[in-house]
Amino acid sequence: MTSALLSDLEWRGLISQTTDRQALAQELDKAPVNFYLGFDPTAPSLHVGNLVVLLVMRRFQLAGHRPLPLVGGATGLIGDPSGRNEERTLNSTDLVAEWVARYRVQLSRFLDFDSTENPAVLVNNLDWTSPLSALEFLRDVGKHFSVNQMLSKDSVSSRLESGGISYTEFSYQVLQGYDYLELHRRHNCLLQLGGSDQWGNIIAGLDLVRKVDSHTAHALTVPLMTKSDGTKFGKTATGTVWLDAEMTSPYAFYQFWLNTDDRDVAKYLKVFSFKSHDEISELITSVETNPGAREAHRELARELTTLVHGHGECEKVELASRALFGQAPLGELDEATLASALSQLPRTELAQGAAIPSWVDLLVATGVVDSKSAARRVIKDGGAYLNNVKVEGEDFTPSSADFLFDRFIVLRKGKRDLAAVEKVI
RNA sequence: GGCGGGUUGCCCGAGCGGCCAAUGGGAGGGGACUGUAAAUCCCCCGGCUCUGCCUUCGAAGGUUCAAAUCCUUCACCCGCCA
Repeated sequence: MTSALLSDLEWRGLISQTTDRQALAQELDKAPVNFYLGFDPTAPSLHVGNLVVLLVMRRFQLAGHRPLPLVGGATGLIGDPSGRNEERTLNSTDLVAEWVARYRVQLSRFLDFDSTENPAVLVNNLDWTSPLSALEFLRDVGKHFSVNQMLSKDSVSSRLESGGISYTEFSYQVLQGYDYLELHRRHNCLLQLGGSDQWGNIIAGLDLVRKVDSHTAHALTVPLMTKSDGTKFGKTATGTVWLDAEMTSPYAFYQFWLNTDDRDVAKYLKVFSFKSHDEISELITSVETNPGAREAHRELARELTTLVHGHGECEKVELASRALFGQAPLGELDEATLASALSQLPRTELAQGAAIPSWVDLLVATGVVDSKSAARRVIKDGGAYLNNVKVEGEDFTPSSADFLFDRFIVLRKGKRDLAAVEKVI
């Protein structure tokens, strides 16, 4: 086996299972391979969890292979039972269509669609699924599936033991299998990537391609991302970390990576970074030798923020992070720097000349806390700061002298939850 | 279809007429330590016009001075029998 790509993925811990490794390596070495990876629209945006496998796709493209990113306009209407112990609620066709459109835009940021050699081609399984009649589907596709095998799939058998499964979701693997066949025929697709929970679905497709077209296709799955503390990757206290800047601000996105557990940072670098092995190894060493500097965390956050939100945005949030978490008192920053830093934070505006709300009300208004009770609690516990100075006293109300440059108040809850109040005309 | 058990705050799970905004654990929040990390320790954890008031214990009614706790109906879940 020679494929350098596979060795690299191996080094990064990105291979869970593959079909015949030898054969796959040969295929990849022989010529550019057309491969696909599907995303079912289950939310208005992709999230950092999707990034794992999406970046594997990118690695394949950088290695010269041709990506066929697929949005599941059809499968998203059905619902994948994999990894779920409960039936999904169906989303409306309009909603799914809207999400498909949004996924398209997001996916296009991570792959090269203009390459002359191996441009990515975006596909939607609704294109070949919707023209199909139920009868055709049952006769031409369904006939090749054995219910016995379908029942033995983890995704199905575990559901049979728990809450049961609808015929709709039971059919999911057939639909996904059919996708592989279609892509094989339309685009000579020879490889499907996916999360490790997709193995069963992918195999369904391989089998179909073999039975119907007598061709051998391949599969490669990526391990599920785990965290050292056992919680789910990609979530913060506030919820999912989305790629959409409206749903998760670039600042919050950067902070998400910056706050990575030391125990996970080496793994994340390997999985998400496009730096060379040497650079990554050096950063990993730096975590061991000088953990306080958090050089690896910073690099990780910078690279990912740049990738997802662009260089300009990344610069802004880095600057903001440095300014807001720096040693210098906030008043010593110049006005422009402070203004730019604060623009990255959740913000509340206050009309010039209007009465200044109480400290409690400001904490609520900026969304730093959920309720006035919570605000009072935080103040009582000594966790509320105005311009980086702890505020004691639940009935405090800031005065105009507290506004930096006569414009800003910086609120902080705890170590890193920041927000701003700005006077506007 | 018959009989029995269950449905409690973000999650798990006590409570079985007043002392219940409701034990305990987890998650979450704050503090100390440190590095915007982890571990550890301490504190908090429904809301509000906050020595009081309001809304919560599957849903709707009812009994009672008083209900998460009793009764009735409904919905869903789980056992045993057909």
